[in-house]
Amino acid sequence: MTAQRRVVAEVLDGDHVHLTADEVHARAVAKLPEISRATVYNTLGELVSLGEVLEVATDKRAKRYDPNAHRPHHHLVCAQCGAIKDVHPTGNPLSDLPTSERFGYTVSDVEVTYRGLCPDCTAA
Amino acid sequence: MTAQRRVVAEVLDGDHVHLTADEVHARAVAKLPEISRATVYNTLGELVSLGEVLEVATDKRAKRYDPNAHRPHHHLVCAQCGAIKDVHPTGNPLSDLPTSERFGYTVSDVEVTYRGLCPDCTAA
DNA sequence: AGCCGACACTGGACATTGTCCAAGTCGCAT
DNA sequence: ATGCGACTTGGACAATGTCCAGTGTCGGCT
Ligand SMILES: [Mn+2]
Ligand SMILES: [Mn+2]
Ligand SMILES: [Zn+2]
Ligand SMILES: [Zn+2]
Repeated sequence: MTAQRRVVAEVLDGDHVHLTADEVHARAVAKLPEISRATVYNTLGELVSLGEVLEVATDKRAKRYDPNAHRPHHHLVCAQCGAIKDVHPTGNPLSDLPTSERFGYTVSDVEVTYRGLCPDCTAA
Repeated sequence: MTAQRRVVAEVLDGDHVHLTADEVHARAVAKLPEISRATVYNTLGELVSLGEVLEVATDKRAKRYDPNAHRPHHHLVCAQCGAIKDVHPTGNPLSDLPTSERFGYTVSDVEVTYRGLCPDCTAA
């Protein structure tokens, strides 16, 4: 556990946290000015390999890093400002995919992304 | 309708087609050798604006372009080789998201991505 | 304490994907 | 044929991510 890794872990602490690598780097630099981009990428990659952090692709730009890896969940994304919330829908979408729609695949996982407008963007 | 746009439209014809912009460009060049990347991007952008083609983000690399824009559907992706199928699950995942899990958002859309192994990758 | 080796970190080069722009080209109406 | 406007082109640039060689750090050994 180096100072750099500790800072990355600190930046990723909290609920509904879904930062891009560059956002992690910017916040890490605020705490440890000379931390490099490469170290942030390396540390994020290690955390993902360890299963401590998830990569999520809620937008078509950068990957986002999600420290909420221990409880399965899905995402609710504001189409306007990008704000992301963790959500826990009821039911199991896997059971909604009939065998005839599986094309012989062995289906093991499902990601659900809800899109809409957050309260701020709805008001504006 | 120019020769360039016709070629892009031809490349995007078919079922279960989900090509990246570079793949579209490569196939377009095979039919019209001097078509430029910029024109492919421009044409794809116009088709998306017209609602004729969808952008899908099934992987965390490039956007993919999907000519199946007229019937709502979701995607089944092979985690190994990336093969993508269009699927039509039963039920409506929107109804699985209770008000208490909406954080005040106005939810209007949901994307579902199933992941697993295709028949070829299951065998291998 | 001083040395050594393993590992981590750094800065920068490079790759991929996508956007933007100035200039050239093309097709169509006149 | 001419002129105009739209389209296309090639390249510069931006954003994201990967890779590598060199440097730094730290614990363990003598
Ligand atoms: Mn999350
Ligand atoms: Mn599709
Ligand atoms: Zn918003
Ligand atoms: Zn496969």
